[in-house]
Amino acid sequence: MPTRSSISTTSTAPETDAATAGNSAPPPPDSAPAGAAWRLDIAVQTPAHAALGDLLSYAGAAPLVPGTLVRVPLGRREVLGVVWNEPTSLAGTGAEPDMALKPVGAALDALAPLGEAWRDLVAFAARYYQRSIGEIALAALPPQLRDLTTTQLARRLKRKTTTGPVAQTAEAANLIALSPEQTAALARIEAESGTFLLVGSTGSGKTEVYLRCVADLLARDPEAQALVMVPEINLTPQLEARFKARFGDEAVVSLHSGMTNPQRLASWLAAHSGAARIVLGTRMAVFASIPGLKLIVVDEEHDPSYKQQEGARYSARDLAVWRGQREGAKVILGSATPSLESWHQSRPAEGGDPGGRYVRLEMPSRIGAGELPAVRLVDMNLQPPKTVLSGALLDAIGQRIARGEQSMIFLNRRGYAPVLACGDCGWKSECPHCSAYRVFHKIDRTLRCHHCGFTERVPRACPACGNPDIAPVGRGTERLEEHLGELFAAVKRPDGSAVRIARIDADSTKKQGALESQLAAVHAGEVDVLVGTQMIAKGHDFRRITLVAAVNPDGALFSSDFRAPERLFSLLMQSAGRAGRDAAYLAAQGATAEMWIQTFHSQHPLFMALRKHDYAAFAKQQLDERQAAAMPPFAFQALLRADAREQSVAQAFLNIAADAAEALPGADIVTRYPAVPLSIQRVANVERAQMLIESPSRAALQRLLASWQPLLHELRRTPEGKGVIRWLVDVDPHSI
DNA sequence: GACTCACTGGTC
DNA sequence: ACCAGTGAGTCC
Repeated sequence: MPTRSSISTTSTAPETDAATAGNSAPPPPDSAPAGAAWRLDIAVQTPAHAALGDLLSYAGAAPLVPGTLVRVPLGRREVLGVVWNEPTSLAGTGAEPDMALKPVGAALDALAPLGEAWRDLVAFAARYYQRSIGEIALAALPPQLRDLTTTQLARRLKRKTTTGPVAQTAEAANLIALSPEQTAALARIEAESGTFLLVGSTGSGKTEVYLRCVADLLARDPEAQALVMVPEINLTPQLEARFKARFGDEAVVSLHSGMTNPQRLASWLAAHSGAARIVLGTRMAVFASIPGLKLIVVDEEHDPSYKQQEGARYSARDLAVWRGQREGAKVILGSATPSLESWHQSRPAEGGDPGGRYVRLEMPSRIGAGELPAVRLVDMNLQPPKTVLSGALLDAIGQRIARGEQSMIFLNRRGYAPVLACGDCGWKSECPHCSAYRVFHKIDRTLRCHHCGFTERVPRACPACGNPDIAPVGRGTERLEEHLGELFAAVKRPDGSAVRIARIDADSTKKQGALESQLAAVHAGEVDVLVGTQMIAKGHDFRRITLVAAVNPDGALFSSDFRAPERLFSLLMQSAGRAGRDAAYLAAQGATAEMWIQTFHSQHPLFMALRKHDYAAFAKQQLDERQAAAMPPFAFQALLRADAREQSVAQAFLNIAADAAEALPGADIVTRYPAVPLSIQRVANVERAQMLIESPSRAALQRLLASWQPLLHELRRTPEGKGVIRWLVDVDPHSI
């Protein structure tokens, strides 16, 4: 079928429209026109799932350069694709009658082709995470590129082409002196190449080190660009403000999924053209086209958000390290509590061990901030049963209120109560579609499933037995907020007014800009006690908070997920870092910052290490355990997951797949565990099962996964694979 | 993965 | 008659 191939005046597709055909009939559908002398291998958005090749072949009249964006017909649609390989000439060979190639459509040749380094990154990510090149490549491009014509694109490109030296801002002209630790870290980053792990406690001035590195780089090399990543969209505005103040508005662009399509396109084009010297963003930014890339910063590198949890399950931090190596760019991984992988990778040489590949740089001191808060452990075994907030903690919060200071209480569970239950018949608020309870949200009187979204009004009486007396079990942030309101109802602030309690979690911040305004209220001192989920633990710099409390963190201590303690430790350290950020304020108040933890296991080594703010001790203990049990980073893992209507079908698929893998290369040093249900077995009426695959050799694991893929496609077509809705591979999974 | 198509069952 | 929803099949 002749397609709309003439949107570009520089189209490389031959004119096939009947209007131009004159006496010649249009060519038969789906065949290469006579003028097409080149075979082009093109990446389009097809998943590895589809039993299609990675790249699709098209016919072209001209040998398009690899990296060129083109429109191509795919079925009855026209889609965007990327020319991937050097074109193959069809002229003269006379061969290739086996397949009639469709002609390529218009090339977006107003745009510089995507570079080889970018294509290498995409190809590596596709291979490593077992996806198709096209899926990764197209997901990395701004969505709007798909539906812009060449002329529209040319117009966009004309708009902004200002490149050159970055403006000298007022801030850049008046820098304060660095601390000795910052100076030393900076000097080593300047002097050496490779990947650096910058370990600095909250308030140690890591961001200033990033800023100086970027400044030095941009001053030294007029073409150079830097990529700076943060884990969450929430953190990009303040980072952007900081970088723009230092380098001017023109030099900085952001890339994250919260932006509108036109904004994303503009940022992407600025990065691709080199006009933007600094690209800030979330994990997706690791795939941005940045031709002059010389420096990558991954802030809070331990944060789980760097791991994409759907589609292509890549780790932006790991890809950043790979990309840095490939492009000869320095990589700075920054954290107060590094991932155990990065910490291990930065171990110094010792005895026969040559040490890790990263350079470890430590900045233990806090600048302009008080001492790290004193950690107080409350043994809940000594409290009356069902105590929510211990008397000592309440007293401590009360004292802060009396002094006009702020407290922050932290509970990782939103809603009013995680379960609603009937005392008579034992009914519980199960979700009819998931193997989970629906959470009671008192504010709008709903039961909401946090997994599938299923929401209903709270029933007036027990749906099973009619008993009107159904009660919430356990507590979430809403209930804690309410409870605090009651406890402090009689307490007055220094000026005699009532205590102000606020809550920040995913529910309170759903509306656009709600988080910003709520944070602003805390900053302005309009809140005395702040309740929230881990959302409030990250990044935000509250100057007047002098007490942070974790009410119920024990769950993670004995979780079946071996990474749970690591996550808890970093979360608590990060939360502790929220307290006492302003030394001058503390001194003026005569106050000390405190971190309170209520626990039934006050002797647990995790808390012992936390009390001393001793990340190294915690990491050593965890790494010893991991080594003894042959777990990451001493082994490499992948998950094979299958979804089906029936749990047995999903498990059977995995187990048959495991048997089939027996004969594959590498199978002898790759352990395949039996298929098990996921911890939340059923979501939205889909049963989910997974199989852990583990090996001491990353290469062997990779080899096995790669050769497994075609078997899995085949298996799905057999009777055993019939009921499988989908299957997927997660390489280096975060939670198992 | 994104799409189309054929088919289903519910509704005005 | 007209849909939303769903499952199967296709894509060079």
